[in-house]
Amino acid sequence: MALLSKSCLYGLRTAIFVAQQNHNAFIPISDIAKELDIPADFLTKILQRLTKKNIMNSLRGVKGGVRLGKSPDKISMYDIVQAIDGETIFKKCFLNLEGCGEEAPCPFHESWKDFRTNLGNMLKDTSLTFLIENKKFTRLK
Amino acid sequence: MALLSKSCLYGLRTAIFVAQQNHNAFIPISDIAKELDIPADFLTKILQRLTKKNIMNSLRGVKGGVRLGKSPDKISMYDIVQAIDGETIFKKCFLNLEGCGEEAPCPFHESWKDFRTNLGNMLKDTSLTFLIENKKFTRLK
DNA sequence: AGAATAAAAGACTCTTTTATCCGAAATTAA
DNA sequence: TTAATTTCGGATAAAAGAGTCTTTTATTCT
Ligand code: SF4
Ligand code: SF4
Repeated sequence: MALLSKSCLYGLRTAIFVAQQNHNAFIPISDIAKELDIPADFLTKILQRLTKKNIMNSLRGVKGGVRLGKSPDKISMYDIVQAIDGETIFKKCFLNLEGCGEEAPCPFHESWKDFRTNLGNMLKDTSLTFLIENKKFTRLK
Repeated sequence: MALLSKSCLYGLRTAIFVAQQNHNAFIPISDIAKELDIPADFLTKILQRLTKKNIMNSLRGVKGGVRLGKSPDKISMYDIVQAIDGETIFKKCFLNLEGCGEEAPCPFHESWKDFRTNLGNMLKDTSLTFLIENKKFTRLK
């Protein structure tokens, strides 16, 4: 078990990679896939979830590909995770129970709530700009 | 995507449930399964991973079933998660990359490391005894 | 207009996780 | 010793996630 799905990791790595390139040009998904060692067709599907949310921007045809949909300091890890894996990580009870809590919380309820909130905030506070500062991602595959 | 696998959640809920019962008696897995609304045969398999680590104790035959393998204050959530889902959650990079970090960490490396450590500590510090204090788990299914 | 390129869309396969089934071994009770 | 019960262990099936392939649509260049 992992916190984030494989799709989500692919999405994050791609976003970081794209943020490191020239912002105006579209980069073919096949190039990214080769560079990051990710199955190209699969990556295409994943990135569609990012383009739908305007995190990325895509263009078909000869000079096509993907690029960031907005400035990298306006894109957080939270945005990407939410777009691909959804929000359940940030919202669900640690036992996946429904309906309990709040009225009659178990002893772990508050700790867990804090933990989720921290996770969410940490990801919200981490923008692509922050991640690529000093070109620190030498090894992205 | 979830932090913990379904198997792991089943295991945790079962451990909490069993901790709430009389500690000396064996409880048939089928009873637990019915009570918590978990597939019985599947639960049997999951609990084997806990008995192997002596978190639970099992007995076949007429008065058989499972019970805690040690006192509930010696069993932490960490123990259970580790037994069922393993330790990768507590150890892996947020991008699942190998080999990087330490020598040339990315800007997120430390934050993530802290986060994982916190998660581990939080689960280590949460014993079954703590969880069942005041019989707060009214709703466990 | 036509050829080439690249993402979108959908069907399909492979793998892992979750769930079911069944015979064997252990334990209890009569 | 026999019958009943309950976990164990292995095989199989169903569901979900990951990955592949093929066709369609949009875009560029000649
Ligand atoms: S009270 Fe406990 S079991 Fe209920 S939602 Fe909160 S954390 Fe989950
Ligand atoms: S440096 Fe960043 S990418 Fe590398 S292991 Fe640490 S968190 Fe992961």
